[in-house]
Amino acid sequence: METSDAVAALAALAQDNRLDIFRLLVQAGPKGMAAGRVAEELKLAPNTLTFHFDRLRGAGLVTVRRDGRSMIYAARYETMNSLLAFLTKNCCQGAPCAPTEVCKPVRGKRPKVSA
Amino acid sequence: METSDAVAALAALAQDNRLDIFRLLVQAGPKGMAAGRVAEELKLAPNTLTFHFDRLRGAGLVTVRRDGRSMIYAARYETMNSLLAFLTKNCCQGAPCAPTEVCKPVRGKRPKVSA
DNA sequence: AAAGTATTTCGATAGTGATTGAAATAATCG
DNA sequence: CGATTATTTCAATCACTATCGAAATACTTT
Repeated sequence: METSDAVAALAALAQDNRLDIFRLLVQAGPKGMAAGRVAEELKLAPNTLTFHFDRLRGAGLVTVRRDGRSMIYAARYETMNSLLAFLTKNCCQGAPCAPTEVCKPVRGKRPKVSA
Repeated sequence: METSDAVAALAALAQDNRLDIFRLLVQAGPKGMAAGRVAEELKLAPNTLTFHFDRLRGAGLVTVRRDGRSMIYAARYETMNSLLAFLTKNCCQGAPCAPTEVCKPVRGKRPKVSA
């Protein structure tokens, strides 16, 4: 990941509503969520929501697909992980700095661990 | 970490110069770096740099201390790690999603592990 | 104390960003 | 097709952000 991509991703996440949206999608998992349901959940105007989805999508943080009349948005975990990796690159040159567990699959749930 | 803190941290990092500054400090380690040296390294006007340092400091991402005429800025790894943890909370409900190693101390360097 | 170095403060400006209301497009249903 | 539902597009507005130049503050050296 390049600096400009990282800035784009960070900027996309650096906004109350968008951070909420993204986290909602992250928790919704790969199946994603209809735009309307996100709007309902977060009480956002549909046009405002589109605006934010566009930004998230522009940063590569979400994907969309159409399902009937609904647009289904889903988080792109890959971009998320690239961002985290970028931020901590060359971190803490031997300094005391607690390691953190990132994006660890839920234990005991045994999902389809492809890839 | 709360949503508002996360947004603040993300916003602080969501800017080319600031991201560069922060990463420079992250790589500089706990000793930090004089403002002037950062300015030199990144070719930024001193007042512009102060503006960005203020934002990073406001988000809790850096600390300052004076040393003679110089101001020494240093990254706060703790905030960084809290942010990463926040972003990946409840991530990937059993979905395939690669775990990432974050902020891992350099192996074999055995630094002074004070506090 | 005066001169020099390091950084911050202040005021102005140009560019972005988020939100809103109204209208348009897309898909489904009767 | 006409009506309904789901979402997007467009235009306008207000707020905020980054950068710049000039001046101020803080500390050091002589």
